[in-house]
Amino acid sequence: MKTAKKRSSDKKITLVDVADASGVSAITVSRVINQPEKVSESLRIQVQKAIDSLGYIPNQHASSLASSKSRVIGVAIPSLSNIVFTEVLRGIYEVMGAAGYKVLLVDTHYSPLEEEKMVRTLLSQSPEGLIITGGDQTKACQNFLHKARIPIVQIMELLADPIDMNVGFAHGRAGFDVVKHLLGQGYERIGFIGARMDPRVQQRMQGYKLALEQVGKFEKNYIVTTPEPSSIGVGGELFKSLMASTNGVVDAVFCVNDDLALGALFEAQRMNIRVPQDMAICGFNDIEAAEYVNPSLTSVSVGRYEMGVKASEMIIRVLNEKPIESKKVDMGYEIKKRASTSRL
Amino acid sequence: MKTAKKRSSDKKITLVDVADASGVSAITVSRVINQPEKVSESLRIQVQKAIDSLGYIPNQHASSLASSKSRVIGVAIPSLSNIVFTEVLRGIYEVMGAAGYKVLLVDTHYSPLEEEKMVRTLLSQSPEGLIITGGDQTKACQNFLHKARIPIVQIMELLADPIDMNVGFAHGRAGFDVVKHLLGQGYERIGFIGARMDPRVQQRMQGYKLALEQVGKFEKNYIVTTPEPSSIGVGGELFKSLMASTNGVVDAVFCVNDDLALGALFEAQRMNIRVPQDMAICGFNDIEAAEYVNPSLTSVSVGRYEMGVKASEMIIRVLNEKPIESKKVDMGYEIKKRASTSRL
DNA sequence: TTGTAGGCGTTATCAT
DNA sequence: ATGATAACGCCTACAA
Repeated sequence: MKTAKKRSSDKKITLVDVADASGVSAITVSRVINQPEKVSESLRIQVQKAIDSLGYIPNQHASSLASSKSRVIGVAIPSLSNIVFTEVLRGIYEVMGAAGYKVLLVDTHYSPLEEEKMVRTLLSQSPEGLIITGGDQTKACQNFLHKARIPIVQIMELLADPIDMNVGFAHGRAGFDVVKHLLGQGYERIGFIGARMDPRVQQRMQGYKLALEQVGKFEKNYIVTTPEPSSIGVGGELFKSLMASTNGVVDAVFCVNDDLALGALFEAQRMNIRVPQDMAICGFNDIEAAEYVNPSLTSVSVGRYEMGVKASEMIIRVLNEKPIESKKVDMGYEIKKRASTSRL
Repeated sequence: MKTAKKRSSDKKITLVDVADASGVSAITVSRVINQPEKVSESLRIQVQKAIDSLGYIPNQHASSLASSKSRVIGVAIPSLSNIVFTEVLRGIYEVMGAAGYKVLLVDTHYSPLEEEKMVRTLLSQSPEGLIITGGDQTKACQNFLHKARIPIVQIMELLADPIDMNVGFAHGRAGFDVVKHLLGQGYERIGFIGARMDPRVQQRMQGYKLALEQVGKFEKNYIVTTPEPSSIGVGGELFKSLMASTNGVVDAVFCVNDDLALGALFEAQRMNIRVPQDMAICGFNDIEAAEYVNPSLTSVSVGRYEMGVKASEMIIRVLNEKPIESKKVDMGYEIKKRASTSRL
């Protein structure tokens, strides 16, 4: 007479419990869950009933350990508060979710050291693939990454020597093109406003500089930056200080993102500087507000969501051993020319 | 004579490999990693050296399985593209990261059924705690949640009957207060603009309705909503259609979030409707743009980041068996009265 | 179609 | 302070 029955609501239900309850072996239950087509319909229904009534939830750790398949994709981004990354994330979640992968997301706070730590964390979960931002990994981190032998996509920027795959666009060229556009509209003294100067923002600045140097119009003191994170408020502040330090001669500003640009625009309005007549303002990222604000804001549109989708699809293709067209993908960009920079 | 040595770069390095390499037993290596104080310094250094040189990364699945401690916190939010949730997330990541927890994040797309599926996914990872949005779980989902026997916090709104813990604020009262403020400023015909009417937005609308009914000024056709997600563009569209359907008699609009409000504001400007003289506009959430746009936008400020922090701290306290002040926490809100609604 | 045996990499338990 | 042994829950072989 067995007296010590487990109270149903107490212990965690396992595969074996389900097997016992439905009078089959554990492996059959496992099959019902993972390869239902390999189990006869009668048994399948019988087992499924037990699963439901017991409220069984598989233990993914045991499954991952036994099968060395985690169904986890690791993602490392530098910041959660930056809309740029959250939109990439949306793309990743959309594709990965549909493909049955969980996403383990970490925030590296723009620090390669933090990133190294976080990548270790990710790798300890045996992810089947990895999406990480940029190419500024520490040496140790690169080692781990290479050793991992899983598909890895570095996103956001184009890298000369990617660890594995790479999806991004040419930030330097985008900065260059923005300046060309401003020059084309007849603006002459073009300032630069930047915050939190990560590698991609630096590249935009280099492009800006190059374009101005080519026409002999580069002025070092037209550049105003801060290590602080970007925000509308900071954009306004930087705009004011640019105006102050240049005695207001600047007639255009390239802001490295739209938050800064909106800040500059709103501040210009308060200072009674007419945009675009007296001042052109160009942003970056083309967030929704750019199109609707008055005057509408010129900005550089980049497929953030699409970048997340693309990176995810590449990983999934590799995991399914399907060929990918190329290990490097340039997503391109487009300058949305709007009222804030059109003087012609 | 053993000839089949594993090539160092091929197989995954395990605890045993490290143990062999440093001439100790596996458990000692485990201790070096998890309870270094229990290992003599000499051994500790010796083992650590082996760990580093082999590039060993612990297998978290094996660890979780053996210890039934996953160091994972599950988080379910309805949308990744809504800034409201990403800021809550920031708070969660900040606290959980510092406490050594990984965050497994899922997106439920505002659907209880999807949420049920996602909660199963979360639970299969044996999370030590859970943070989920709102109280609209399916019956089955509630069952799982109760069975899980882990700390759970439902966030964003105040619930009458939370599953476990609850952090949020009173959306209905906030809507009510907004209307009171508008009435106090002398606005008489107050419209309502809403999109993606989730439970919290519904509550704001009920508050709006109640406040107007109390003064006999509720008009059903002053309400315009859409199931679409919120955006600036949609805000503009809804504003136009509100003006059209009411022949422009409305002299104030309460928008359920700031994106809609900005859209309404920009559209009003294009329609040459003066804000706040002819039209008051009030938003919700108090995103940064509200403060800087011209005219500045009245909005309801809520501590999103703080809500994420609070929920996380509560979970951690419970996990550490420390007492919490209360299972229910009202984060409150504040109406930021700005130019867009000040006629006095 | 179904089941048996063994192992995945780590940790808890109990010894020494 | 260190180690041996047996789980943890599931899956991959292989067998029937």
